[in-house]
Amino acid sequence: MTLNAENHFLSQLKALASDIISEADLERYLQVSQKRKKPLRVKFGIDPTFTDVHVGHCVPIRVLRLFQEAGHLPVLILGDATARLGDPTGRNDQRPALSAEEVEHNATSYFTQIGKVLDLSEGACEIHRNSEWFSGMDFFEVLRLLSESTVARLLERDDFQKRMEKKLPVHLHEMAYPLMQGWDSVQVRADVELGGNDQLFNLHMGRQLQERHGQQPQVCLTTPLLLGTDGRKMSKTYANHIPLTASAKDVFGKVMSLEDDAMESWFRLATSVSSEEVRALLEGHPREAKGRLAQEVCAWVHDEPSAQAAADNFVQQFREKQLPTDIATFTLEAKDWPLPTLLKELGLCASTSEARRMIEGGGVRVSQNVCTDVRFLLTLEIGKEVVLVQAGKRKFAYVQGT
RNA sequence: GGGGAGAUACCGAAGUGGUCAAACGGGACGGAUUGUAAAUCCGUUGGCUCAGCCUUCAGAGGUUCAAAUCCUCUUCUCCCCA
Repeated sequence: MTLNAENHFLSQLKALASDIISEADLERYLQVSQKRKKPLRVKFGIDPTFTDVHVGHCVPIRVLRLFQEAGHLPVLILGDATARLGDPTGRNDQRPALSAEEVEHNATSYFTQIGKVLDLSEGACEIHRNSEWFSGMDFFEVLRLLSESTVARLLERDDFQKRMEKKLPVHLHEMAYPLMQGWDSVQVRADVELGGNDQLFNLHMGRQLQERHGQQPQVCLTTPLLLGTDGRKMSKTYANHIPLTASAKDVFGKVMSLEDDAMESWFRLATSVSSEEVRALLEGHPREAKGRLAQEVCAWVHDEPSAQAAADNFVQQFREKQLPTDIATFTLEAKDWPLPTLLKELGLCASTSEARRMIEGGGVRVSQNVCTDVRFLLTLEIGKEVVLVQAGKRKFAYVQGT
């Protein structure tokens, strides 16, 4: 890498980072790596506790890709050992411990999703499960690991402190969590570890453990958390996340529902649009700016053509109030259907009660006409034309009798 | 081991015998409006064969005409003392 390219790489990293511990180390490691023609080992860990990887997780993954493109080696840690403990992070409900099968299932789904953003092929990256080293540990080895830190040190963790203040439970095994994560770093001899900025404490632990075990301490690089559709941090528990599995249309729509104020950080963290261009966009019409943002994110999660299609579709459906082009057709028994039952049957509403409320609120249309009669009967006959049923602005279905 | 406090709907949080399917806030959904599934305003927010009925306030019993509310036991959490 030339000096210029290296500077460019560094500034790209810095643009995405919220903390780099420490920049000096990072620069030094990069130089050494180049001199010895030895790629840096860049660690990123995820626990397969649920199936959806969302756009928020992807900020560190984007950084990881930057490293990969610069010739370094991503080292992915799948926290299958940690996941099976059932870590009740930050909440007082006990997440049920996952079975080996569930972990396996989630892991597969994770890699398919991450594969969209990162090159996971042989040689391009390294993948480990932390059960590789944790499942063989006996109790005394566990104790030895626990002895590597102190209660006071662990209690410094922001998340623990907040929960203590709020008088929420902090379980003992959670205290072991940072140590386990740190131990991963020792095992894979990480040069750099990435994570969201809520991970800083855990990343520090890796540094500490590595030094205690005679390794050079990893650089900790954290990224800001992407905000969800409601302005809080993106998290599945807030249901404000954009899953990577969401359809192009959905990704587009969800980005469009971000608050205007969130656009700047989204552009920076989730797209590669240059800062000059972002500035220009933000000075222009917010709708256009957000449309561009949505298209960028969409193209990144899916691809260019589907992003374009989603954009066109959005304009047609919401600005020009046209019908979407991909309305599914359902075939139901030919008879008189009470409207609420029909809406539930078509999956447009979760329950007949919800359907009733929506009907009363004027959110339901049959053949383009608003229907506020809860007792409306829709007659389906064999061979008759399909009927368009709409619930809210986003849910449509065609029905016909059989 | 001793003492005290607590567990409420998606989340947070009121409610301490009937007027409670349960205030309020957030989220979500719907409507109006628009610049977009932004913002703002209004409405809805357990289920059903829906003017009625059924199941909910950690779990199991009990008292009562009537319990989220009172009693007993169980489970879990927090705080103080040891």
